Amino acid sequence: MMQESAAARLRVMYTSLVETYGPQQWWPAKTPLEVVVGAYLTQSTAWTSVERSLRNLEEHDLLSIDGLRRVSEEALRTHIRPSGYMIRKAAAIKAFIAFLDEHYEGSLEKLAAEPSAISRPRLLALSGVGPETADAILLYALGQPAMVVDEYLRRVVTRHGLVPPMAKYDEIQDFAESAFKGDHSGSLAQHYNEFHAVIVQVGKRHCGRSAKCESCPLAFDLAHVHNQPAA
DNA sequence: CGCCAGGCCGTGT
DNA sequence: ACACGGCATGGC
Repeated sequence: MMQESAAARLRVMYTSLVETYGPQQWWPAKTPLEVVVGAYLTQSTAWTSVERSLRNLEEHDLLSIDGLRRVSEEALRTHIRPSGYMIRKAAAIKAFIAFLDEHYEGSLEKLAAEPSAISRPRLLALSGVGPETADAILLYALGQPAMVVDEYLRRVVTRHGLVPPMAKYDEIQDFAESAFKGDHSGSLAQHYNEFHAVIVQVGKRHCGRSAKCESCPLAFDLAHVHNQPAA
């Protein structure tokens, strides 16, 4: 009996999740800049808390490049307070605006025009930007095909035995991207966009620290794990 | 009340 | 190259 490849199984899970949850139209933001700010704020933080921070900035007309340029770092802290880590996050957001001003004339479009092979390392060099934040910005704010690997995706692919238990970010990213190789239906960025969106949806409901796999729409795939012959 | 959230960084091994 | 604790606040 030919074993279905791990990449093919992930592709089936993706199709199944899209049928379950439908098009998500991610990222939940009105503008690319709002995506960037949200990407910083949601680091290890519940999205409901991020929404309050974004609301605060919006109410003070600060949710724009010029708004963030003009606000003091101290004031920025108080506005993003609900999202936690306010000292670090305020400094990081300020650093991003300075980065944009220094290298891209304060324009996200100019940043987006640069190949991700150049922009990704530059983003990673910024304080407060790790691989997930960089890829979220690349994909959801700049429209580039970067697979976002969050904690939920890590749990899904390790618990289903698709990657080694201790797989690192780049390894999971390469694997997840491989599930879309040779796919000519729509753009890669669109698939990555929808993929991460449905992974977060299923993750929020079924992939806590302690797995709650009952009623998870991906439970069908666990048979692959349980049916493995004893080593 | 205790656990946890759509990570990242500095430090010690 | 890793593992580990700290970072801050609010939801459930």
